[in-house]
Amino acid sequence: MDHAEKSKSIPPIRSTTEFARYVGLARTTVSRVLNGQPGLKQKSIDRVMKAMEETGFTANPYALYLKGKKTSTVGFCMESLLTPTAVKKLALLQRHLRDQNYTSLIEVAGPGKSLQVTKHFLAMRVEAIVFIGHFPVDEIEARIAELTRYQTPHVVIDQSGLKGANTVTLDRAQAMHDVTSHLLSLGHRSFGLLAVEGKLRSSIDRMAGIKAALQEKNLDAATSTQSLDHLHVRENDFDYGVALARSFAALPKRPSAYIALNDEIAIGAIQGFQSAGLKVPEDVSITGFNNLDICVMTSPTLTSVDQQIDATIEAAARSLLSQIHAGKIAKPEVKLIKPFFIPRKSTGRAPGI
Amino acid sequence: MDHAEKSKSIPPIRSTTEFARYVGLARTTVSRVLNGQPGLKQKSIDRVMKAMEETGFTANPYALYLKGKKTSTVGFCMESLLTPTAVKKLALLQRHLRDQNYTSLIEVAGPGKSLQVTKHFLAMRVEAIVFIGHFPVDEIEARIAELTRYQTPHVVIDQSGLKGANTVTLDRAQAMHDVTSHLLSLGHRSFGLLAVEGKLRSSIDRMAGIKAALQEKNLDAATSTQSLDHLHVRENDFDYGVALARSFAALPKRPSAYIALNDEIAIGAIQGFQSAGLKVPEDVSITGFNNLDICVMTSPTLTSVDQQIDATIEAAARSLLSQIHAGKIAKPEVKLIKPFFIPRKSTGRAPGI
DNA sequence: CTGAAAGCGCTTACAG
DNA sequence: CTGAAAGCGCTTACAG
Repeated sequence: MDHAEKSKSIPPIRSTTEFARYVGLARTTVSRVLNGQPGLKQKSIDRVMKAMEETGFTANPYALYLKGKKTSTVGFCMESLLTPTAVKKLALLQRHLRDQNYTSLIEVAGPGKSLQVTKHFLAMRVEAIVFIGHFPVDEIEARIAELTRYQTPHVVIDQSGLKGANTVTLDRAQAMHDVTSHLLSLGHRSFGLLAVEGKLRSSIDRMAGIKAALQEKNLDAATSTQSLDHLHVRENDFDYGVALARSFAALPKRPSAYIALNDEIAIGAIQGFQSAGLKVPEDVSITGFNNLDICVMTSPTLTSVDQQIDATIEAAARSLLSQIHAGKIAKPEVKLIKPFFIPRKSTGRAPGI
Repeated sequence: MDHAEKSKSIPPIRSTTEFARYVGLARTTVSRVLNGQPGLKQKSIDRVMKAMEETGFTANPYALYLKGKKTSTVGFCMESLLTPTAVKKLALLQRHLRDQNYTSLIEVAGPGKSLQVTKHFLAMRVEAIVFIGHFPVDEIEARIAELTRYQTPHVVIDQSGLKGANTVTLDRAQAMHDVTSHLLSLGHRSFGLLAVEGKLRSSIDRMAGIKAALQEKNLDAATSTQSLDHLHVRENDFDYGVALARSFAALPKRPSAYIALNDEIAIGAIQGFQSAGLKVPEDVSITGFNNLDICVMTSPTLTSVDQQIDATIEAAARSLLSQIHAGKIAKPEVKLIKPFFIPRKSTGRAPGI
């Protein structure tokens, strides 16, 4: 191969047969070089390497998938790519798996679409499926049942309490316990709940944590907490937070501390209270959830809870790889991740203390 | 198949041969049903459909990739998954392609890693590669050259001015022209630039837009703009914005309007100025860039520029699909997207006007 | 509608 | 190190 030839257009090489002819070695020999097998002359290896550089040839991996080789592919079924924390989990787990030579297929499944997505993944012979986000319980439990039936490993990140599922979830009860204890230690005894209540498992877990912390101070949730969620429609979180705060501000007797479902609602609440003439944290304390970047961009900065995404992904990756290597579906495993509470300037001593 | 059998474990069916035996029809017939070919008895179709439901069997797509069938796979090479706008582009384009039955491979390539990623994609026989984000120019131009050599379609989103590349980019010059004209119309004649200047193509495009707008009012950029970027190290955008604003606030004679590279820096600047005792927009006006959700969460709300991501992705998808269908690499195409300027409360009349 | 056959690209024994 | 062969799962002519 002289230089003139190299710089010209590339011979379209589509198979090891053609490639072996180009290299001038037997197909078998070339295949062995490609797979790094021992007992080959250095000269042959060099010739193959040089030819690969010249032509860009790589063996077609799909041929091996017919012979039972694993696809080394993992499917990510995302509820949404618009949630920053979910995307961060995706990014970290994808990198983890890439380091282990897995290829990632990624798809977003809105409500009712998870069947289509998992079917596609199974058709692509993925070795495992990861779910990130919050899916309708019936729907995801049906997916889990199918995967278990087909002996396909899986892990669900974020959503707990699913029948038969391997899950990795933040310990939301612990998180809310930390938040509530912090507010209690600042002297607060009445609490406004901003979008915290609900029928979903995650809401129930959260309330359990709040109640447990209250109980330690002999407080009763029914009398010491209050929610005005029913007064407004939740269209986007920030505006919902603003609206809830204004409604609380208008009450003759209002709680001194507010626990929000997430940072966006909390930031909305800060603005809602401020626009009603109240000072944060002098008049009201507010807590967020997720420890987004924006927590330090508000004034005051926002007290929040970090999800410990690294630990979550670590656990998910470990679960996934061990399931894949086991080659057999084991008893479902539920892993809880400890949250990390971060006090900032949006929480302070209760007024009059 | 009676009910008792259905609820038991599934016969592990791995091929059309086994599946045809299970169905009780010829392999050829089953294959024709699977591919929706005409001239089949409804009864055969029903039997195959029923068996698919029972067993979950789908034909192994990889067998066809050997026979020259297109893989219908597209690779996404992401600079980062931590940039919200980049992720939104990914999400939208992935959905577009999914609707056309393409499978998406997604990988993040930090600096120096793009070769590894594209090699993997090419080994997986992708039909096209999408780049989203800002890569080192030399590096991405080398990737584009390789892809052109191998006749693999591509599109680069966000990064313009690349040799031989198909690109879809926001018209940053137009965007900055809009921003600057807005500020000029409010009476501002001196401008602070927050991280806008730089050697990258995108910075040069931005500056061109600012200069053009100034020229229309017979203003000279050298005398009417000022940058203090050199005084601080940019570690994270928000803190950088805070620091820059404080430095400007300390000047004896400071510009009345500030143009920030992005929303995070602008929000930092708002806080920096406010903490220095200045009012926004009464004392200083500030503009952001990207129109992130947080623009409406600040007080005052932030004047910004929307990237028109939908239009961008529309154009990228069209380019990609037309390249794939053409089956031949054509002359590189450069597409500019018109921005959408959104005035909010962070900009107001120049002081003393 | 059935059945037998070809062939995609690959690796791996097997025999030189 | 070479060469011929087998076989993975699939679809598509081809002949009934």
